[in-house]
Amino acid sequence: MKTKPYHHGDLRAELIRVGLEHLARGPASLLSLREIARDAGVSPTAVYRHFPDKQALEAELCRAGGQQFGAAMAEAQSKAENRPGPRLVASGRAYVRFALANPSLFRLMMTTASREDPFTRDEANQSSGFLLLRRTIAELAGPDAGTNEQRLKAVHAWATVHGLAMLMLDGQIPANEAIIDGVLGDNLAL
Amino acid sequence: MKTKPYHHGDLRAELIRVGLEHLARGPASLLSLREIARDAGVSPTAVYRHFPDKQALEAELCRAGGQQFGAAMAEAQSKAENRPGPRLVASGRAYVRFALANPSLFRLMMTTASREDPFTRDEANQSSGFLLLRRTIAELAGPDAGTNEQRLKAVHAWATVHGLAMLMLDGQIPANEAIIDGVLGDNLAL
DNA sequence: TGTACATCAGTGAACGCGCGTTCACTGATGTAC
DNA sequence: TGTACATCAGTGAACGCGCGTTCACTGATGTAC
Repeated sequence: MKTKPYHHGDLRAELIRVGLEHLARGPASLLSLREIARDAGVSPTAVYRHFPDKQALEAELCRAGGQQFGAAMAEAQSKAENRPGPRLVASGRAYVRFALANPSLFRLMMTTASREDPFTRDEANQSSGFLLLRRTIAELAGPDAGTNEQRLKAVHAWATVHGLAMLMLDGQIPANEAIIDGVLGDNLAL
Repeated sequence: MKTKPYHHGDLRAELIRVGLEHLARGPASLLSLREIARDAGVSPTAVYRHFPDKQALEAELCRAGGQQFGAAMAEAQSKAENRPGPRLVASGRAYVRFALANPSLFRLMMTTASREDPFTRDEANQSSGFLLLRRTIAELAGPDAGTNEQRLKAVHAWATVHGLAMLMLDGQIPANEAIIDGVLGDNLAL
């Protein structure tokens, strides 16, 4: 008893799980609604019971990714020495590591974010990882937060970790722990 | 006289021209061999007289992009004050500006590079812009070039400009000249 | 406790689409005699 | 100078593909009486 008609359990959650699994294996450009449905053991049509269209499914994958990202960042920070400098470095390292561990998901999160309503105030959303990074950067500033100079420093730090992540994802530089540590450790302390 | 059968002029060059035009207008993921052929006023099949397949056409677009990129970098450097610091900043600015001016081409160059034979020694190839940046960074080092520390500084600078470019392309931060100048001017001088 | 019924998560067939690529071909060109 | 011919850049029809999405439907569920 308690069995649902054809599918058992929460199909919506299962579709997201399978979707993330696919992103872990291949590029986001090959992410296919039909294939996700197939792997979830369900007809393509069934997806439309849970998401209005493919784009909505992708948005949900980004949301899930954002949560994972935020959790990874938070954990890294909690393990770091409780001073702004080390915390920032720990955040940066977590940022790059997450990107390397989830290449397609990370890319999807990045490119999808720009398609969304830019002034969406749903902070639990896909950008929670970025917000965490920004908050950490803001902490570093102390009283002069909000200064123009401070904002530039924040962007600089973000650009550095993001660039490091992207160059490694694109195979332009080796995805090497020593390089990550070298760049972040020596240079990121503002 | 001198007219070719159906098409007039160098179709190969025309296809590349049209391809770059398409990249200037839309994302690389929507780049279609058929559409390029259509806009070149030629049947899809004709493309195969000049390129073995679509991937080869794309590679050629990247090569063309690499040349434009390199030229932009070189010009920016030639206009800069002839000291390592200002030249590096000028390079970085040109790097970001090229990315902003050619979003899809820049992305294609980045993601395609990793698919190629990594130890290809064709330096006139798609990475000429990167080589120029790296060379400039190397100049900065002077006698201690090749040091581990020097290499890290180079990666750091590259990551910063690249990250800045990507964040702006993805709409994560405003594509703002003031931000570019602020980040590069204050922080990039190693 | 038994029965009629609304709900709604699933089904499978079908749609139109544009893609990259292959095929056998055509017909203008320039060249060798 | 005229003619036979090889070359080869183009043609248009067709291939199989997988995609996202729509459609009318089915049948198990839980609920109201």
